[in-house]
Amino acid sequence: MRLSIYNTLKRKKEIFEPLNPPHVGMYVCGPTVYGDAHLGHARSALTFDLVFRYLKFLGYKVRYVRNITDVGHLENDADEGEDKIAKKARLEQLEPMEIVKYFTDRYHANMDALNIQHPSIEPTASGHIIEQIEMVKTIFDKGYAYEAEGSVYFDVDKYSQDYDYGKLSGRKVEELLENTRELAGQEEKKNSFDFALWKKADERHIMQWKSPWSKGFPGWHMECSAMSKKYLGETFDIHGGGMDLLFPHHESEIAQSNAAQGKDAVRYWMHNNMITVNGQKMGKSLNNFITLNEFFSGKHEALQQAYSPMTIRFFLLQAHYRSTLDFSNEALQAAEKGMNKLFAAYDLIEKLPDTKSSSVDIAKYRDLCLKAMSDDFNSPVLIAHLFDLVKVINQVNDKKETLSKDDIVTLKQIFDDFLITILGIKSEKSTDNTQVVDYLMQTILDIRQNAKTNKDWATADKIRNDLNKLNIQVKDTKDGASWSFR
RNA sequence: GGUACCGUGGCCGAGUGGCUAGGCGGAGGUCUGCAAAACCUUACACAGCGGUUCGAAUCCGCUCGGUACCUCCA
Repeated sequence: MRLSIYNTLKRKKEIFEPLNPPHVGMYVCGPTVYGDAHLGHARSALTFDLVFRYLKFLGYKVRYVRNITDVGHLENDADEGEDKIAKKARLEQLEPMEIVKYFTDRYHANMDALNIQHPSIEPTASGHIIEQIEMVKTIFDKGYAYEAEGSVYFDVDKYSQDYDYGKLSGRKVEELLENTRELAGQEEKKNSFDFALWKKADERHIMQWKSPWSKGFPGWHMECSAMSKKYLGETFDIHGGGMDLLFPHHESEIAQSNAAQGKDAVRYWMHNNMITVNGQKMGKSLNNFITLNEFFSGKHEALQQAYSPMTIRFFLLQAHYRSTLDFSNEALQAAEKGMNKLFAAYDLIEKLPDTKSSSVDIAKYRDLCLKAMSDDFNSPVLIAHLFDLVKVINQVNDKKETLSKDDIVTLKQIFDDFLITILGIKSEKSTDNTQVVDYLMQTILDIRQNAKTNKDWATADKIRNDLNKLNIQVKDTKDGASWSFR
């Protein structure tokens, strides 16, 4: 089965064919570390975690690069702008690198909680100033940039005579000229849509480096171009990021690469859609975002309860990465319940009774799951197939359907591959002291059974209710009681 | 204003020409001391109006409504 990927550049799905199989190079725009990660950051990281996991599952050797932006971009494009990290550092009276370290650590902790695998390389912008300066020089030497007052700007007008500026976002240079708003401090630029490759810093700007043009800092599109080239080469397979980065960030990256090397760097552009709150984008500028730590603790006025990392992960995976996803407590609670149901069935697989023959075609589900994932990483359809299997598992358990020993093994393998390995959903139950807990529970349930035999309902119900408070669910069946963590 | 996109049942959310998506919630039933879980049955849908077609949620046009990007933002 061939993998197809929606390529933003072509606005359609394309069969994925890596440049140098079995190797795949993937670059994803990571966070600017000046605040806690919110649900939107999780979606981006998770989208490409899914891509990373599935490509590896298909046998590719993936080099996944996700950057940490620690230089800070200007709050606006005007000369007097201050970068966000520097501003935070000033307000907190800390070194910029203390801010960077603090939020990088917190970002990593959040991503680990969400069971997001680490990228192969996680380069920082501040660690690649030399590479960025080199690339600016190259662009300058090729005539696609100009210097003004110590800053270097990309000459979009010149570039668009030789290349197609706007091919990713569908914009046209003439229209940009008419529509771009006038901002203060842009007198240095030839045109309002030109963007900075290097920016001269004033004295109070804390983060600055020497360059041929001035003491300053790189423009905000440079790091991705320079670092992807360093680690993935001039041309690589996949570049990902949030849809809000499409323009101008990714459009400018394309321009920089073409200007520097005369050819495109990226073969497949992938963009995840936004999380919305009441239909509106969740974002820093709108100040309507909920951080991941707030979700995990439930401490936010918009949250009715705490939501575990796996609930968040499952919730996000229930929507396709290219659709907007609306946040609500109701939707999150539905996801939580659905996931628990999925896990209850998963735990049941190994206890299923086997028979000589099967009444259900299990093998076809494996193909259906592969088909879903190979169709532009369609995790919601994959999850729907897994829920169909949940029904099968429960029916076999109720002896309404039958499965052979081999098919039970296949079934287990499907869940291990697709739920655990590819979707990356893992059980959040504590697995400590399992044997002891099993023994204790058996004892307690025996006592309860005695009470039930004696029609001592008060004791039987007290045991059940008290266990409920510990999130232990008691299930009475014909063959006696069983239990599970909720 | 320009560019891109979206409008699916109570909620979330798949589906790009014909076959039940799925989850949560609702209703009825089986099981049960009761409950839960599970199982069975079931109701509720494709923004509106035209067009193409044997056939459209799916293609085309118009209308209405919404979102994102165009200043940093996943």
